[in-house]
Amino acid sequence: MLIDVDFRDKRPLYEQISSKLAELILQGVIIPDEPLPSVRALAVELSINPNTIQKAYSVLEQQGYTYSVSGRGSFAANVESILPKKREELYKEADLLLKKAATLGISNKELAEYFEKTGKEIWDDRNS
Amino acid sequence: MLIDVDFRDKRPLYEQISSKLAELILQGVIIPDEPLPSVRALAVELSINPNTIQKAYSVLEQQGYTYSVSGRGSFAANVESILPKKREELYKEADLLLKKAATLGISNKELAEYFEKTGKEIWDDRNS
Amino acid sequence: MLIDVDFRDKRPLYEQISSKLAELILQGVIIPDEPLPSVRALAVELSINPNTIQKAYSVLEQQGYTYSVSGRGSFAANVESILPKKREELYKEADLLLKKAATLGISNKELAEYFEKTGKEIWDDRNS
Amino acid sequence: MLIDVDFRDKRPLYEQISSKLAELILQGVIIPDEPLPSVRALAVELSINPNTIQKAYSVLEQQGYTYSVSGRGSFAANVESILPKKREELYKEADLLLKKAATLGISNKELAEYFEKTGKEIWDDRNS
DNA sequence: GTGGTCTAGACCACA
DNA sequence: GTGGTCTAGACCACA
Repeated sequence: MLIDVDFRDKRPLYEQISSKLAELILQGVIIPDEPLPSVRALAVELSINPNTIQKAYSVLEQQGYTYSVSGRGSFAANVESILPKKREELYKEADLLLKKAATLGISNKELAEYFEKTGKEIWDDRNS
Repeated sequence: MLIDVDFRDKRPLYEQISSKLAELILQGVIIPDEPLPSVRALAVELSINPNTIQKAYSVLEQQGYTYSVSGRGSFAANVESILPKKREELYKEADLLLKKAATLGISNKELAEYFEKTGKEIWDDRNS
Repeated sequence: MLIDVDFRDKRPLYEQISSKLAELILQGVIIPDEPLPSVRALAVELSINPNTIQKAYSVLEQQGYTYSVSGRGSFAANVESILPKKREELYKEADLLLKKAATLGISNKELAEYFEKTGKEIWDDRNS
Repeated sequence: MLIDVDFRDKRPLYEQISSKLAELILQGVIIPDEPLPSVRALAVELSINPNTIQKAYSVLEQQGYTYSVSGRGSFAANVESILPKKREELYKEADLLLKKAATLGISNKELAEYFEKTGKEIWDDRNS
């Protein structure tokens, strides 16, 4: 499957799972209204307790990535509605990074140049 | 003093304190070999358990921001020695940000432009 | 038909169906002694498990909105007989709303004014 | 204490608890920055599993009624920030009530009058 | 002591 | 079968 967890990762298991699924939904790997694996199925596959999967799923739903239908399962939501918010959050992260860079004596221009250069392969890779 | 903690902040108190002090040392507000406030003094000032301050200080020392002299307290280290490592870490963070941006459909170019524009004030502000 | 279900709705499907049908009967869209669609027909139309429709119908009957003739199906009941009870229930709901409003610092007078104003269009709309 | 649960209530235990605490915070019975009982303490008091209390508390935090400090406990938030949202929600409920009333042949005017009359005692009682 | 995470296992309503 | 709720019990970081 498309998900795996890393027990050495300091992030809690449920967050590893929810953020990975969120990414798959954003990328369109899981399309709107497509069902996610059932709580039990994913629990078996990852050898993780169903309660932990349940928590991951409830986080996803609360963040707008999915909607759940009791007795039927969880489904990917239309991400269009949450994209603006997520982008806003990203720019806030970018602001923090800039501040941190300034503290280390790295100017915004240096960072911008780094982004144009290094970032290119990442973007090309993902959007090819 | 120049430090304050936010109980609503999700980061643990010791980390809020250590990162704030690290910043002050990087900025030169606390200069090399300048003594940091004693554990007890800072504990009283912030109304925080001394153990928490102690932990913040040991993190700082372990990261190379300070050195301690037994019986005399903690002192700011010469940051020149750790700057390269910190800068490297920052660029790794930048890489992660780029990947995340790509997922949201934001190209490296857009981000670079944002950095040139918005970042300017932050840099000017901090280095004026 | 006049019924549709929303899988994103947190209410169970059977309840969405029964409450919608109850509304149609109250409004007189479905008149007394008029047959409701057969369980099977509605199940096919809505692409829903017949058991779910069955449950919705049994709820309706139990609440007095319909009566069933074995082998012939369900029929709309005369709503006159249940109107007083339903009205009573509504006023109880209104009491709860008032209490909740008070907690939020909204006085009964404010709410009454809101009802006179905003409620007008809804009423006119429905009873024109 | 100020909280109790009803096992015959169809609402889940965690919701009974969270909504009751939310009400106490809105009413100012629990003032901003006042600590809520610890998860364990409330669990013992209500003879309910700590996990269930934990869930109630996390719901409260997610809705903005409280903030939690790991290792210290949960505290009432300043409700000013959520009041507008809650009021908005109440007016939406009022709209639904109006629609339902219209279906039952009760006009907005009747409801408004009922509110002015019956609501008076409730309001006076709560705000005296 | 306090919240947060996780496992194991059970029961329920809904479909 | 599927999600949702709840109990019991354990371990961890933080304060």
